[in-house]
Amino acid sequence: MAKDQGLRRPATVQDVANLAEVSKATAARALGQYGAVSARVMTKVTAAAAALGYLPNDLARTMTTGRSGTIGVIVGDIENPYFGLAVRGVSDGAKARGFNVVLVNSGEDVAEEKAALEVLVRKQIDGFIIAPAASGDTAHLLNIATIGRPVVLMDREIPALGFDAVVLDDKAAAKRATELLIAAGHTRLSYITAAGMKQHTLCDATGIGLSTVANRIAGFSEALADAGIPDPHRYIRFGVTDRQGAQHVIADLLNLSDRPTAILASDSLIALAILRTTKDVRLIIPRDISLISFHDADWTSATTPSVTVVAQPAYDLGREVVSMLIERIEGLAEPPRRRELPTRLIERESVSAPK
Amino acid sequence: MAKDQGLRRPATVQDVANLAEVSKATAARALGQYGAVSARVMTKVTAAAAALGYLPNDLARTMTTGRSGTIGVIVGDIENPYFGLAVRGVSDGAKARGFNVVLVNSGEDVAEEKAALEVLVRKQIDGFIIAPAASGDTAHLLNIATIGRPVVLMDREIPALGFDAVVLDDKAAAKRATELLIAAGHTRLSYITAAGMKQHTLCDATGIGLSTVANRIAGFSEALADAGIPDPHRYIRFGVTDRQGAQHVIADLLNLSDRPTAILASDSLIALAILRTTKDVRLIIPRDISLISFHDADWTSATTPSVTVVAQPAYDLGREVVSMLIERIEGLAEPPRRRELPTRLIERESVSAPK
DNA sequence: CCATCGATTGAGACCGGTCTCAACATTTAA
DNA sequence: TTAAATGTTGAGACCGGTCTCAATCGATGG
Repeated sequence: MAKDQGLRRPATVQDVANLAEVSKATAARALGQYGAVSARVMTKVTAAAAALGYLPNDLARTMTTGRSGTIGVIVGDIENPYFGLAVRGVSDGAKARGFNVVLVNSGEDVAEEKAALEVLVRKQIDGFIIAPAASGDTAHLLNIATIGRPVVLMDREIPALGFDAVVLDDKAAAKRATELLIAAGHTRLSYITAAGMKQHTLCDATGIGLSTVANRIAGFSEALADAGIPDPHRYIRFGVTDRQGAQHVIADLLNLSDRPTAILASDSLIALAILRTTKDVRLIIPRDISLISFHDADWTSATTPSVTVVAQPAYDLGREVVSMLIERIEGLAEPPRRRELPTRLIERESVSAPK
Repeated sequence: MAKDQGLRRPATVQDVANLAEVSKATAARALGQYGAVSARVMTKVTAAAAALGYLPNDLARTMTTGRSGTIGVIVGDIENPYFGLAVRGVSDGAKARGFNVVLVNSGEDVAEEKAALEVLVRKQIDGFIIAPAASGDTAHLLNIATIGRPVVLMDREIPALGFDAVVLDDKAAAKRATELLIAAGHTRLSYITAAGMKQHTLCDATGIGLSTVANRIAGFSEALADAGIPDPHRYIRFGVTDRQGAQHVIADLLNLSDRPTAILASDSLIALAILRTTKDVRLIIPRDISLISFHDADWTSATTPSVTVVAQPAYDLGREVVSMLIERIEGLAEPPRRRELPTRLIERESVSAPK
């Protein structure tokens, strides 16, 4: 056998066919396990393929079959552990059913989301899983549907679009957490969220860009209203996205003369910023301020104090989403489905009565 | 205009050509910005493309050009914040140069790594960025090279393969950190790492699967040797991968009658497990035990005590790796290059003198 | 012994782009 | 005014698979 370790053109079906002394069509049938092939030919072709180190070209296959076996996932921020976990759920579920995953970060930006979507469409992706950056500007999402590729929304829903969606029980979760704080005796409660809005404070509740945020604020407000606490929106803060901004907004909040005595954080990144800032201004949790965070990030149980959290089944969310998407890809034609997953409040050490 | 919002076959170059009343070849030239096209035709074709909502089929393009504009990244665990950040560096760098990224998790398993590699090859990826799961079983990595697609190793190197690699100064980092602990007065020092080996303790230093681990242990041991501390391998622990195992190994270590008084953790996940376990067994950091962790994870500065860390330029690592890979993709033919990025010790509150 | 049927096989079109090459148009130079 | 050069365009092959369809093979049955 000649030494041919050098760079050689990858083997094609034709090469295998030649070596096995059959036609290209027959070799393709044997390699692609479709059509009928005699046992003798099968072994010959298999041997030839092995000898040449043949690997099929998935692009060529997709070209004719129209199916890429790949699903696209667009998330705002994979570094957010919540989405990180959800994405792993998606990956695992996809892998189990023979699909691959392409992941794109949108940076919570609609323009980038649109660009990402376009890239994926051009790559002939079979279907999409999207945690949309905003529920306002959605023309690009509708376009996808027109092309005939299924979309399932993850974590955030936009009912008007008529897509399948898997979400969490955000309103109930927020209400439950808020009630826990109220039960501890708090009356000055704050909710801090990363998600959109130009300004940081709430003027009117309309035009909230994300279903999750809207729902949580609804639950938060409802709990306050039930307890007869006035002006529920007073300590709500928006758009706390980057680390800089977070420190700022939180510091401002904590410097108020009648500062809140309890904070509900919309994700673990915000909770972290709160931890850092309270440390800076020498406030102690939970003595000076109580904290509950959305998402049971791994560090929340290891800190002192450990933090009380709304545990979200992020991994299951991912599994569920991908399984719904694959059903659609395989032809399911039902009206849009909506699934809501329950969260669970885990009480730890970061909540106590106000001073 | 007729209502045709329904599912319609996506427009092709041929469709655009028909509408613009030019040949397919001309339309393709206009759309793909290659060859020469008159201004008049250009506008006609552009208009037709817009009218039809034409989006090119990247697979077809790759089919003939042989370039997919996509690079594949294979990492052991994206949920490890260190790799998460590195991957973001890769993504950003790739996007800036017009490349897309496909990310695959290997779960630090060689078989999965091999499978992932195969999938990517079949998708005609232009090049690979790999943090190899082991430096022993590497036949599959060599195969890739034979196919003629460039590979750059990230974080972990395997010189024998002759690939480009970007790594950190692990040995120096470990030595520096260890010296800090020794300077504080510690003589019973432990190093705990997630990476491979069946057993948890070290018999002989040969056969350590990962360059990072080997280098760090070398630095760690050298510092101990320089200080005249005997039996440097005594408190070294391996294979602390899952959360369960971590708690176990660490608890065992802390229950030793002559337990170590200082621990160097190989990543932030391990540091977290240490935090959790010390909390469980009611040891206080740094009073009872000092801690230094590799990777400046975001939470390490927010905890009480904040933790002293070896800050790794993970994002820059990703940027550097992707830029080297793209150079190769674009034809650079030089002998394998190796780049080493410096780390930085950030002193915080988790180190003090032993009791 | 020949017709019939199902199982295999090969030839060639096709997917949607790119690219080569020849034909034609328009200038420019002589 | 004509030859040469440059600019544009169209026809058709090609990438590496899949798939349709007709041809061939062997076996079965009358």
